[in-house]
Amino acid sequence: MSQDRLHVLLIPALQAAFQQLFDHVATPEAFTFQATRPEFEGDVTINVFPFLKISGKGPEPTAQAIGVHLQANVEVVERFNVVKGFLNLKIADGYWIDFLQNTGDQDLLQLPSTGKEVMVEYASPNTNKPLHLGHMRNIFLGHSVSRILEATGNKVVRVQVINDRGIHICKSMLAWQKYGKDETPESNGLKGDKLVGKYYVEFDKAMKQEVQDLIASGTPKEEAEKQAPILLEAQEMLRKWEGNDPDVRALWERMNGWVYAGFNATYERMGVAFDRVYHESETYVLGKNDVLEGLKKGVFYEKDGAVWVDNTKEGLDEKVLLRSDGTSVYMTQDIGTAIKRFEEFPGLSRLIYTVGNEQDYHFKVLFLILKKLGFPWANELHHLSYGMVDLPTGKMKSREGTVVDADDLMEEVVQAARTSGEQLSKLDEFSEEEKAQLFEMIGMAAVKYYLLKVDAKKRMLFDPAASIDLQGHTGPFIQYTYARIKSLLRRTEDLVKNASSQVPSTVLSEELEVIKLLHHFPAVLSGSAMALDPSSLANHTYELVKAYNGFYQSVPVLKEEDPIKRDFRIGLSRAVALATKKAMWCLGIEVPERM
RNA sequence: GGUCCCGUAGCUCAGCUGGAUAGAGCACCUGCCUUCUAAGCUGGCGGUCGUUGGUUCGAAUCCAACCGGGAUCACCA
Repeated sequence: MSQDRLHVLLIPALQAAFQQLFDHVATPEAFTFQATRPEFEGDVTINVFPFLKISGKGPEPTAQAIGVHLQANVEVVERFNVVKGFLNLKIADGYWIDFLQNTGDQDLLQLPSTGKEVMVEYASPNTNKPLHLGHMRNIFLGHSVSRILEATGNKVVRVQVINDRGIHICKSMLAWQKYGKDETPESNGLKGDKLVGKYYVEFDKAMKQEVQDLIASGTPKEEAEKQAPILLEAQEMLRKWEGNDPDVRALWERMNGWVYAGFNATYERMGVAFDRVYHESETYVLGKNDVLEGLKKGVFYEKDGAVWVDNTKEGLDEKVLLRSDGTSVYMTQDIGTAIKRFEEFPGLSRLIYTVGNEQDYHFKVLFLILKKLGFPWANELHHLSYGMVDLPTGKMKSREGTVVDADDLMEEVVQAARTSGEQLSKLDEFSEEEKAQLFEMIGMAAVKYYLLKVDAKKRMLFDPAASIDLQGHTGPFIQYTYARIKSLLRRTEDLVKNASSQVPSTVLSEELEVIKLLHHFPAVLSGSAMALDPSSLANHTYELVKAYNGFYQSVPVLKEEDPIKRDFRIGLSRAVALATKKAMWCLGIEVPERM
């Protein structure tokens, strides 16, 4: 169902035209519309080339015939012209004026409820290292998609899975035991996740040293990498953890507690939250029974004591689901966790996993397995797959220390916003606290918008200089436009009371351009939701405020003497502010009242 | 090697359910603050849409091959 009200108006008329002119029954999908190119007169263009077989005429006569019919039968079609096979329709100014008038102060970007409940998983960090730039793309994406789904009428459950178990956390624990000297976040003021991450690095260093020593004493490299004493010790610790050793468990809880405190601080600054947090220490036991059940049903098979699934018919491979010793693999717990989620949330109709595209194959296999197990919801699973974030220096590699830390980056962008803001010296009446709030908003808008404006599916380059830019196609640019409108609206409070109930009879081209972008916004939002793609929404928001800036520059609002025109422009400005604020909300970005 | 993704202006990206002369931002050059916030607005420069074929009235968009880049294919997570 199209969200574009003009298309909704035109399609039945076109169907009637085809019936009458060509004796042909056309489906609504047969018609596509495009915006008329600026060099021709008109607002909407229909390309008639696809209809030549139906009409049995050449392009011009076909377009001409349809145009005549539409003009006669659709009130808002004022005029039309034909250029080659293109039928350009001029929509009456009254249509656009009515649209704006009727929209008034309602939320253009809140679509009717679907009655559906959707789960969105994002973030999903490991507890051995702090969040970095890659997580930021993941988190902002997942958060924005959640908001977009809410704006399109869904109930959303936000979840994350924290990978809190396994060899990686044992490495941090062991290194802390050995070298930590009881260092805690409280004792040294280091954020908990940073502290634990520090010992993960310590472990790595110690192990490298041991491996080198072993190689020096004649052990082959491969052997050395498996036999480093500290690694064996970490593996022993993992076994103790699995055996519920009280000391190991206590240390594990303590250190994970530090990490969670650290993560929560980071999430808070990011402005994101979760309704339900899963821990792998709980979910890693799931799935085993489901796999055995599938084995019984003949969906899976046994070979060499292990349980396998054969996906070769579907163009994929065979895959182990239970090892010959009966233990689980990663896939096993993902099967179990998905099942558990639909049990826990019986109203759930969709489940969206925000995970990097290096796991495309994993999710293909997972979804296929769940389909084979016969779960009715298996067709409503989506992998929201996103590309890696590269640095100008190349790929981010934790081993080479080229990872961009999330906390550091947020601090940098906020500082950059402060530097530029103070240079402009227009915030003199702001208190220190208000300034701090504003710079926080601007800095965060810069990074978030920078990461969200690019199509999530694609790998992207993170240019630190560009990410703190406040000009051009950026979040702060949009914020600035919003703040400027708000400033304008603040001066109209007394005017609003006795605002004219009359409307102008015509619109200026600058006004029209803005109105059309507003008009199209719900369709963009709905497309964004369908494709789980915030970038299209981000780009449209930019186009809207850019057009508004053009209008603002050349058309007086408060200085307009004709009260009818003035009030109309105030209404237009208010509508743009409203839509911008909501669109930015969908992106997880706040907008300031002044800046 | 099998499978999947990506190649558009100097740089970063839109456009991709086929449609008119391929668009933005940054950078560079240029003009606009006694008028509603110049974090803004004008104008200019800049393109064999990776290459070659094919389908079509029409291809950046669809198909194939090739070139270049990346990911993935463990009884790892």
